[in-house]
Amino acid sequence: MSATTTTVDAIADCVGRQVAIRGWLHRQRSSGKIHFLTLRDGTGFIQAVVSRAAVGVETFTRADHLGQETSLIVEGTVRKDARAPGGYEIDVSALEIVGESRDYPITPKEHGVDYLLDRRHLWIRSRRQAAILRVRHEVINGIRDFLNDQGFILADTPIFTPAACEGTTTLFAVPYFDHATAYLTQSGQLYNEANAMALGRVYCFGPTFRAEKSKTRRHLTEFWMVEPEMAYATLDDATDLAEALVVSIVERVLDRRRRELEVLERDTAPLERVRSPFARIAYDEAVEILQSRGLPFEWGGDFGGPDETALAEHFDRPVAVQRFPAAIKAFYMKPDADRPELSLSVDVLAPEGYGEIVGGGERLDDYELLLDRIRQHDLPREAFEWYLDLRRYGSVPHAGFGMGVERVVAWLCGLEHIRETIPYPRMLYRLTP
RNA sequence: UCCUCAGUAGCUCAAUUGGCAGAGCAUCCGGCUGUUAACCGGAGGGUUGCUGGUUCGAGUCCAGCCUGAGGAGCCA
Repeated sequence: MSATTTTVDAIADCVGRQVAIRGWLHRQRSSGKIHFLTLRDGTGFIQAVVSRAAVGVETFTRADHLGQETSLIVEGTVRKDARAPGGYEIDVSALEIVGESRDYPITPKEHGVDYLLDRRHLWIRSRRQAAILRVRHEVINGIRDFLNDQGFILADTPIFTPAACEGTTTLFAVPYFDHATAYLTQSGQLYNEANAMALGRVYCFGPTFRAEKSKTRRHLTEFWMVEPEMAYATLDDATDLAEALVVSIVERVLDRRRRELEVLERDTAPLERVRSPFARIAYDEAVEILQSRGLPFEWGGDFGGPDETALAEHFDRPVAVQRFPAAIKAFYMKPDADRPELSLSVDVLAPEGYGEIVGGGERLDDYELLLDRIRQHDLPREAFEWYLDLRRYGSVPHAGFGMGVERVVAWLCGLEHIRETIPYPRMLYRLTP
């Protein structure tokens, strides 16, 4: 066998050579004495041309009855051809069927959402879904590389957490042997602060869980979040970092995943505009903008989906909103020294209606103030003794944020719904496959 | 939990005022040497989400339920 096994993404370097491609049959068109097989191998798609004259009657007949998603190995010569989708094709000399496929349920025609989600394990084979998952991969690696290059240490925080820190309504409870109840983490925030005191600049990156009965295009019950935290850092330091991180991810995806964005028919013009500096506005200004646009928004409230969209429309790139009312933010947010009713918090809103992608700020570093807050929020002090230790033993100003991976991917890909950004979405009424 | 919409062939949908259950794709058979979701001819394929009601007659009207979608609330 003179054929060299290769992959579709390397096909341009194989012109004129005999190669073998191992993949699956994506689509087939036949025309009498010639078959066009579109193969996919995980790295891309390529057209294989099977002519009766070249392969003989026996192989040719076999190639006429292949079901969609049949796994097969084709051997043949690579040729550049403008008529082929992708620009290259393989003149097949031999064909081996590895695994048959009959009545593949996802046909080239349209399907409904429920039908596709029930077959998510197959749906991810489609060109569009595979493109989204490649962008997701790029986003995740972009985040890791950026933070690692900036001197951040990955320090994982637990997924099983002990007490219900802020009420149990939005936490998933799981039996922990026969002596306790554990809750699936909603955020690594508190542990991150301890890690930052140990290592300076840290991040955690993993799945988080929210038992909110949200049924919208922006919510999953299980999603991935990256949370950097920095010792000796302020609100503006956290905002700077969030801005640089977002810019870096967008640049990287535009640089390395342009082909996927084309498959997704994503207009990249709005992404090209994502450069520093982002607009930074105060919550007070955001309220004015919303009211000037005629939205019934009152000072003190948190932004809903339509509010975030309206705000983002005001800017040509992501916008950072700072200093939200303390009452609508977490107990551990540090108050503004000049206006204690405000917190040193920041949200970054993505353009085009994709909403909040980053939320964070400066943390409360004073022991007495933190203790007050814990009492005000009716939280069990015992559960927070370890957290209070961080203020007993060398407390420093520190800040950080969380960024939701799926919302970023949905934005970059221009998706209607966040459910396509993760291989197996978990939603209010979706636990399978 | 609430509001709105939907459920008919494997899939996506149509079915006039309550009057014979239909099409495209998929599948199977046949044809075609440059197709791009190929095309052309033929065949098979139905508990109209479930339960009950009104009616000579219900996919269609009524009641309840189930499932899903979009949104609201909720969302460190």
